[in-house]
Amino acid sequence: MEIARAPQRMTALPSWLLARAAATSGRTVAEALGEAGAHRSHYAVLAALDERGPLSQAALSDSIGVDRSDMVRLLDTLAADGLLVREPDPEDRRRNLIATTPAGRARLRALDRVLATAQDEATARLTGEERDHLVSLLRKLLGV
Amino acid sequence: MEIARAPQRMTALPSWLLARAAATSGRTVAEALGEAGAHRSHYAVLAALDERGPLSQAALSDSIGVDRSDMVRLLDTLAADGLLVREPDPEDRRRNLIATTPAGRARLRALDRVLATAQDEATARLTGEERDHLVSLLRKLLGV
DNA sequence: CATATTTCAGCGTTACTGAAATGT
DNA sequence: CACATTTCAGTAGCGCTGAAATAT
Repeated sequence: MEIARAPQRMTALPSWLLARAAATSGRTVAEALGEAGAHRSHYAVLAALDERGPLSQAALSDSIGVDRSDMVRLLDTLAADGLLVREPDPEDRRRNLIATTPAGRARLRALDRVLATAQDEATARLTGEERDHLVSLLRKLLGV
Repeated sequence: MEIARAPQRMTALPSWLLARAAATSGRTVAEALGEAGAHRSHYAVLAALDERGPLSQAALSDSIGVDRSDMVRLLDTLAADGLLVREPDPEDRRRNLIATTPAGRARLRALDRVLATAQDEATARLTGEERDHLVSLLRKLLGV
């Protein structure tokens, strides 16, 4: 994945630069989370539940961009670790309501710190101002 | 892959924004190239050979970030389409020297146009200035 | 009946690992 | 002999499809 002397045509393409930047920063993040025994999707689930309260699996999927069919096993492992609970929704018994546990919220705070460090590492070549500018440009690009 | 109401924590993470921006712009590019019967790695190979002249497979791999073991099949398909030729290097018979054909160079120019349009589409939410700024920030982030 | 949700089984692609065969 | 290059076989992870089971 190390690239030496990439073609100039490609280093001018936003899509190419985005792909490479995503790959390297993603690696940094995945490694940091891996050392903490976690995974990006774990963090996403815990963050969504913390910010929005209990959600159905479908709402969770839409919120963090994990396919509904993959959400099943993801929640299995988080529930097995005691980080969340899965209960039938009394208002609509097709649904499960997913809610974090105290352990899940503590885990989220710990992963917040892991991620903050990883972001610093991933953007080490930029100044703070540049990083902020990059973030705002990306948010505009994505419409979020 | 459509994301509704992503957690605020995540929309502030450079790594998350980069991953999503890379995914969506990558989709746009892959679709445009697909309609032209091509693939990102095809373009990368043709561009590297055009800019640097004939290269060994190992040098090509290092240049564009495609694994050496995957380069074999990639070059097979491009050679089958007559876009490049693979010849033993007389100076080191372990190596193949890969060189573009006239058809390969014509193909590259056509794909240049396809990609230019796709980049415009992928960055449609940004002004020209913003796009240039994004590119320069990403180049600095990557050190390219 | 049509629709929504959860779940499962499986696919296609990408990036990678490991090792064999050939040559320096 | 140690090393480099090409090639092949196989793996892991991700995002996705399609369909079954259950409930509205």
